[in-house]
Amino acid sequence: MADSLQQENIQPDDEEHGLNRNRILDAGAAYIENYGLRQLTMRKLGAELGVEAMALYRYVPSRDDLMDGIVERVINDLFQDPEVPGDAANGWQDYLIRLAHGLRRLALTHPQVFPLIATRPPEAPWIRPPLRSLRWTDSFLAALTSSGFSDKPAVAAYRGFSSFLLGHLLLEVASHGADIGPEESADPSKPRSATDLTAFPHIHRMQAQLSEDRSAEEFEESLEVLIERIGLLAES
Amino acid sequence: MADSLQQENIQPDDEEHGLNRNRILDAGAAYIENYGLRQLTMRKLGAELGVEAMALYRYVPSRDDLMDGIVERVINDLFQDPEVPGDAANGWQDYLIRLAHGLRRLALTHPQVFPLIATRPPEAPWIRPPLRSLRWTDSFLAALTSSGFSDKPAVAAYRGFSSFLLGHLLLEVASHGADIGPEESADPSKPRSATDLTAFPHIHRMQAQLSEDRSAEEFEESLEVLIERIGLLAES
DNA sequence: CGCCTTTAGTTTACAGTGTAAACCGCCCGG
DNA sequence: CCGGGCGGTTTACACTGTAAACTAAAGGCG
Repeated sequence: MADSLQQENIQPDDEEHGLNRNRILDAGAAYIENYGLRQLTMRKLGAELGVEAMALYRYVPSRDDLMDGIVERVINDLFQDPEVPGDAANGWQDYLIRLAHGLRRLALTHPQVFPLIATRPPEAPWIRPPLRSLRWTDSFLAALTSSGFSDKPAVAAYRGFSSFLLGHLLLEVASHGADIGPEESADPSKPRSATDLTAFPHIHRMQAQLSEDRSAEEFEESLEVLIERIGLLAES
Repeated sequence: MADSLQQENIQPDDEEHGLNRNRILDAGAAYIENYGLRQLTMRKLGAELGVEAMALYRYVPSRDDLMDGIVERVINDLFQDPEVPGDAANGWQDYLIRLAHGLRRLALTHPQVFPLIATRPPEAPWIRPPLRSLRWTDSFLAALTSSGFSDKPAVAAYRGFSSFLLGHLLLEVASHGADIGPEESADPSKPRSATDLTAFPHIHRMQAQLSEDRSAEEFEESLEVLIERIGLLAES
């Protein structure tokens, strides 16, 4: 019974009110972002879409595939990002920088989904999170080789690049209050208990610096260093 | 006689046939390593220990705490590692190198547990996986400052170090067949389906290089570069 | 010794999970 | 008109985490 009062849809992606794989995937991503990964349940997601849990199974073979679909879909958003070029027309440095920033943007937009991107088992051993799709991997390698890299250094660059991104972004996202954990977001009953740091004098002393968020600058600097290092790889 | 002797053992670590928090934690880590994270269930773990599921709750408040306990316990194995020094007596470079190798050893010994180490929500925002304990963080900062680093560069080094380790080790462990996924380990019914790579010519061409496992060398090289970079940070 | 409290583990119970299988109403092409 | 399939629901089941009640053995202490 569809009463005229429609609950506000967070992401009116596709127009039809019927179900649809992409609608499910998007709703799943949104749900994770709002309530955390642990809360994502077939029944709850169904309810979110105004449908019974089993209805989802017509479009998604299992919960695990649902999650894989979600990460795939989120990753493919990168192709929509106008700041991320499809090839290295402006040089490989430009390509890498823009790709890295695109991924960082993506991670910060989906802080709860990102750990999923990072740790879901890859379908092939050579696609490395967070790049995570044959399409992107190929695009990356194409960009480098088209810029004069030969195969071996291109692969080396691919490895260094993904490793750097994974480490940095996972940590940035985790520090940004991305409780992978279960529940509470707005429960002020936990005053964080201010753990007793007397046993850890260095942490205690540097607490200010440790709490400071320098992720953005660190990202830029490390990325710069990485690119420089990749540049050295070019001739070999 | 045997019953009259009292076990005033200060360290009742294990050995007794009775239950015990550390026994549970170790069994949990072993179980994850053997059957995968998804299979770790209170009942199954109980069965493994010859006990009913609910018995575990006397030593562990919940499944989530069980997992936190497991990662904590695994991480603390590092303190037992004779190759990893407790301080920077032989210089901070030596300390960092040995610590990094210790962590890599740990990751490779517990490939299934490591993703857990990497992604469990940290108890404080400044402890960064995979170092992951106040004790280790403080030890790290102590080592650096005792070697003449002042606070800011020490923290910067801490960040770069953890970020590098997390990225590299997570990827190395993932590529090493660490299916975070659910089930099968010895099911040969999946012939890997040899995905059609004609649409991805670069991947297809570089497949050999991509499949090559150069983790160890990359680890050494990147670590070296990182340390060099940290050295530059020292004066500031 | 008898009794009582504590400890260590079990039993029972329940709400919630993923998903297989059967079911049902509706639209549509013949 | 009719039958078939498409899209969704109902029912069912094995399994999960965990609260609560229970039981049996082990000290402690008069």
